[in-house]
Amino acid sequence: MGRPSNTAERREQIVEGLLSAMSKGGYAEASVAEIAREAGLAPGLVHYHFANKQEILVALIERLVSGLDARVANGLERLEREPPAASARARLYVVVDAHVALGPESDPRAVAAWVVIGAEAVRLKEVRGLYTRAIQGWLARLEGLVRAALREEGRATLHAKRIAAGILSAIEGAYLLSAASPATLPRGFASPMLRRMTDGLLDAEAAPDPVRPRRPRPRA
Amino acid sequence: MGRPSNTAERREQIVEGLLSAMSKGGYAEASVAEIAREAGLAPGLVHYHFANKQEILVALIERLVSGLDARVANGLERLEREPPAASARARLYVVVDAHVALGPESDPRAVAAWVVIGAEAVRLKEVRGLYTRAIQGWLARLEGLVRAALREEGRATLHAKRIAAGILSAIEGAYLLSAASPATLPRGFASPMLRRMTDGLLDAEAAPDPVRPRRPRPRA
Amino acid sequence: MGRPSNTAERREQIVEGLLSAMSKGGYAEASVAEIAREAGLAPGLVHYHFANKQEILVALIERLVSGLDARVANGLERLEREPPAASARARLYVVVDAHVALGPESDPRAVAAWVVIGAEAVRLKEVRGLYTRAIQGWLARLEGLVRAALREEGRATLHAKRIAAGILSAIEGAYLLSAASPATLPRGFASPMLRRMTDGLLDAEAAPDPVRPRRPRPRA
Amino acid sequence: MGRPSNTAERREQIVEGLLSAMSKGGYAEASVAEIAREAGLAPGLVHYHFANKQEILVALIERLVSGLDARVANGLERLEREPPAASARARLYVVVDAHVALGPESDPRAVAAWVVIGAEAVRLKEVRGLYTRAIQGWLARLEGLVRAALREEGRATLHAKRIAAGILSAIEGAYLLSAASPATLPRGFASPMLRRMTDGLLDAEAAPDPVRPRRPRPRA
DNA sequence: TATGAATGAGGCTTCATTCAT
DNA sequence: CATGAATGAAGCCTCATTCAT
Repeated sequence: MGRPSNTAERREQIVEGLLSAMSKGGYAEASVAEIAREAGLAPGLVHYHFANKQEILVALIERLVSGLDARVANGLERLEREPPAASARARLYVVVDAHVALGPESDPRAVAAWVVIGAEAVRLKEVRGLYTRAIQGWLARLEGLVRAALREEGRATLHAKRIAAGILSAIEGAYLLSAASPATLPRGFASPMLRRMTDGLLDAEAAPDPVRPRRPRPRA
Repeated sequence: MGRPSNTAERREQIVEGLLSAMSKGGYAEASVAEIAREAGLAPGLVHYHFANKQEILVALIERLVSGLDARVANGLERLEREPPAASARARLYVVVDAHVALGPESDPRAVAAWVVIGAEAVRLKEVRGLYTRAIQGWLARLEGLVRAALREEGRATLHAKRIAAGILSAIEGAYLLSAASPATLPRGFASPMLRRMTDGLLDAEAAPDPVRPRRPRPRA
Repeated sequence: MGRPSNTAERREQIVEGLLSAMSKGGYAEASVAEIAREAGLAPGLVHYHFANKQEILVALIERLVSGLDARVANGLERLEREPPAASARARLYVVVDAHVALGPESDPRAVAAWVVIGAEAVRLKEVRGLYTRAIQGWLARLEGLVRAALREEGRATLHAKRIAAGILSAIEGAYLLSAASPATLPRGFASPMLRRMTDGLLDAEAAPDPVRPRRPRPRA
Repeated sequence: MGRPSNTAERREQIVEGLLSAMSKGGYAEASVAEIAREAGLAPGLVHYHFANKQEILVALIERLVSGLDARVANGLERLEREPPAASARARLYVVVDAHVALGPESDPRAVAAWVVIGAEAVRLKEVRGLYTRAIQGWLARLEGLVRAALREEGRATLHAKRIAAGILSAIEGAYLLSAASPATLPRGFASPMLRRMTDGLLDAEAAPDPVRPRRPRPRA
């Protein structure tokens, strides 16, 4: 008896409210009252569903990260469904594009929020932990794919970690610039730029056989 | 007669105080009292030398930007002093290294502060203006060098702007990751990674003559 | 469900708190903390019900003005209820007395506050606007009655506006003196003095027929 | 030895600075720094010549009062110099006009300042004392002239005090309205209005001989 | 669960006053 | 006398959090 709990829904609303508020005014500026207003709820309700403001931020980070991870998984799955087995490089492209799709190419609120979260990671231990875990997860996945691609193409894998770090830096940097300095970078520049950059980093690794012309790149 | 002004000195102290405070706790957390404490001054004095807190931030941004610009000019000058005329690509390396030297490779306070400033640019109009101006200036300089390098090497210059944007994204992204997720990226990874990335982006442009082997890269 | 609003009540309390505080120490001296103390509320609550201190002042002005207007309306109504139709001069007496009743003859807090408000009108645009509107309203009403009285008595109405301005000046001046220099003027002097003054100003206008003795003044 | 003191001059400058500042923003708003700026002096100098801010206000009040008194003395003196001995009523006119000349008809800064001083008298004991002394002095002088006029004209002097209070109220009220609600009263209305009012109040007193026509009023 | 008032700490800013030069 | 920096108290306002209804 009693009415069915709607906590999950309310939490979702509140997290969404923080996303909106934060993308406009940063975390400190996003007062609980403002979050409630964006969420269309009464102020007092926020602390019924969250113990404190930071918990909402944590939930938002988790939502953004898992949203991205889902998008990546989705992309990879779709790739695998099509007959010719995809090369590692192709899988890498897909992952990078999934990152960018969360980013400059899509929801500006999420991008701005993610940048603000990066700044909050500088000061809040818990946020830094979550942020680092996300970054490290992405880095590991990228590194795995880079390593696989290099191996597939018969190249040295010595710099796989650095290459992955470079790619992730460029992705995060593109977020930052598009949020903090909008209209400065050409719209839609990120995806082709990142592919070019990925190719450059991979192709710079010691090729398998210097005599024969470079092996053609696999389909994207 | 009268008392000699020491405003310049005091302002410098206060800006330094903000830098310290902000690199620890972000801008909102850096209270005026905290800034004064870091600067070793009485709280009231801060507002004698600055009209408000935002003005201190503005002064800090200007200091960081002009510090970097000076470093870049310095590096280029040193390069020009040595006999063999430097190639554009070599000049590009120098500029990128100068950016990184402000960054992950050096003063962590400044890096953290710059990341926080990026987040503040999301919400403060004046900060956004300064941030954008800095980014656009750096972008233009990078683009000029990229274009020069491509031209020198007989390549197409069509993508010069995108290449510059890619390099700058990677630089800013490296700042962000090193500040928000310290110890995640290998120390000292940024400089070689960026060089590799730069080379990859440049070399991917249509080469002058596909028959002959690629022209050797100029000295770094 | 939920909590019933008590804003109206609280606002009233706070306005009352400002009235008390201001009548003692002026507007600048009436700190928000002091207002809250006078109202018996927590300091933070003041800004829950009013956006800022000036808004409380605005509310107080509105209350004083509408209180006076109600008193005037009341007095006129009572006059009209009695059988013999009242002369315009009698109505004028009633209005002037209603002004004085808010003033020197009654609540000293309100008088002091009104004087302080006059001084604040010198510097605060919004206050000046409200003050001016009140003054102009009263002036218009007085002028209308003066004109009616003159016409009823067959006199020239040329100076109606000036006469009204004179009466209002004397009223406001009586407030000022009784608040700023208490115990200097004889208690209760204002009402008879103003009636005498009103009569003097009206009777000085060109009489209908210089031959016959002055027409007797209508009942008060 | 030593340079000649210029204290008097500096004090005058500072008082003038307060007059300017106060007529714009009231007493609380007139910061010492602002006063110094208006006076063209260094902030620190203010407290060399005045122990504290209130002392400047006191000096300003004294200056305004003695300025008015001088103007009154001047007017009376000029009146006495002309052959036909002036009537008391004529002297009364002169005094009232001298008041108004400080007021609405002349320097608006002084009028605004005087109104603000009236409000400060509500809260500052010393100011209230000075204000009251000035008011009482003026009241006494007016009462004396009113009494003389009534006696000269053979009327009852019973209400002399009230009449004087009425006249002074109207004068101060005209100041108040012209400062707090500028452009509401017709420019230059005060002087004729006050004369009319004075006449009305005097003429209303029991005339010497109801049979004979009213004795003509003496020259203005 | 929901509402909206209540609390009190803390932040930015102003400013009278003091003081070194 | 003059200058302008220095000090510290207070004021207004914001806000996370709590709580009565």
